[in-house]
Amino acid sequence: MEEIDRRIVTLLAKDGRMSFTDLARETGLSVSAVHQRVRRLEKRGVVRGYTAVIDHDAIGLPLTAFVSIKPIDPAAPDDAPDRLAHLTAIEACHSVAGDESYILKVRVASPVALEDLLQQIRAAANVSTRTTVVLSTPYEHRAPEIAAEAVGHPTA
Amino acid sequence: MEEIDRRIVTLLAKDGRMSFTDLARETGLSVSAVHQRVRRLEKRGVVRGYTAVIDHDAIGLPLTAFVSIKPIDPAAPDDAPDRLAHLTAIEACHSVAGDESYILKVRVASPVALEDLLQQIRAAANVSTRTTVVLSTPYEHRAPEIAAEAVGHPTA
DNA sequence: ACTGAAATGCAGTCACC
DNA sequence: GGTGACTGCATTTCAGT
Repeated sequence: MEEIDRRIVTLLAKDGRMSFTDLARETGLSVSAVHQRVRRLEKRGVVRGYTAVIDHDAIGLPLTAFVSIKPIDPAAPDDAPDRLAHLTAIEACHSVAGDESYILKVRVASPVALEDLLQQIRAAANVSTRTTVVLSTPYEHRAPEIAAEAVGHPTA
Repeated sequence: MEEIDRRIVTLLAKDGRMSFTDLARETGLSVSAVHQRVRRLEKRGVVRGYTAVIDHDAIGLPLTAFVSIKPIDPAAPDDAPDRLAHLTAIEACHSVAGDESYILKVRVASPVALEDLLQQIRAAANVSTRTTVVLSTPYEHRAPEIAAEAVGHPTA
């Protein structure tokens, strides 16, 4: 029965604006049943929201980079994510295992803007940085393949 | 005037299912004017699509990692993205500057699944891998701050 | 949990400015 | 590019099963 939730999530991952009518046709359920299920998936946090996929070239942020950071003072409390949250060029922040403590994904307008951003990151979080510039992106934001029996087990 | 397109893109990045009626109220335009602009942004490729943001814990893919790959034979033609595209655990593939050639973002169910995936990656693309496991994600998918005068200059 | 129907609101198109 | 009106379809709710 949770097979249907999987289908719904997969379909919404591919097209976040798909109508309930279309979801109903694809799943073989009535419109109101699909409606109910989508709302439940949203409430459970399985579907966390909806977003437009933006072309960063077109909005003036053609340069993507991964910035790995490491604290200058390893004894200091680690609140780097909070200290960096105000920098809107940072799209994502992942705490990672390994030599460095976080990997940031950043989007900027130009090499100079990247230089400036790196200075702000170092100053705001008291970290050293190691930057890997993205040259091109063959693919991104691909929809996940959802395992059977995976949906509907709340993790929160 | 392109200020309005910026607002529309920003609003849709935050809520990809926002109705044209709400977009019209937020921008001060009529519904049909907003409708026209959104369709134009989609056609220009500024808005590339819409997607649901999924909680990977809830769908049974709680383990995220970054996998950097390097060709075993640097002289061979580099078609790694094509050779890896069938692996649905790979969410993104970025060509990068630096010691390695690509950074992959992957989502799997467990450490064992990661081990298996790494073998598949090495076999499919004839590469060595270096893996950085994500421990937690303070934030991700943050909406970009769109620069003035950035929207409406087609890049294609 | 799903269905079907009823009411409200939205999407999409049009003629016009 | 913009508006306002119109049509049809989608969303949302609810009583019933």
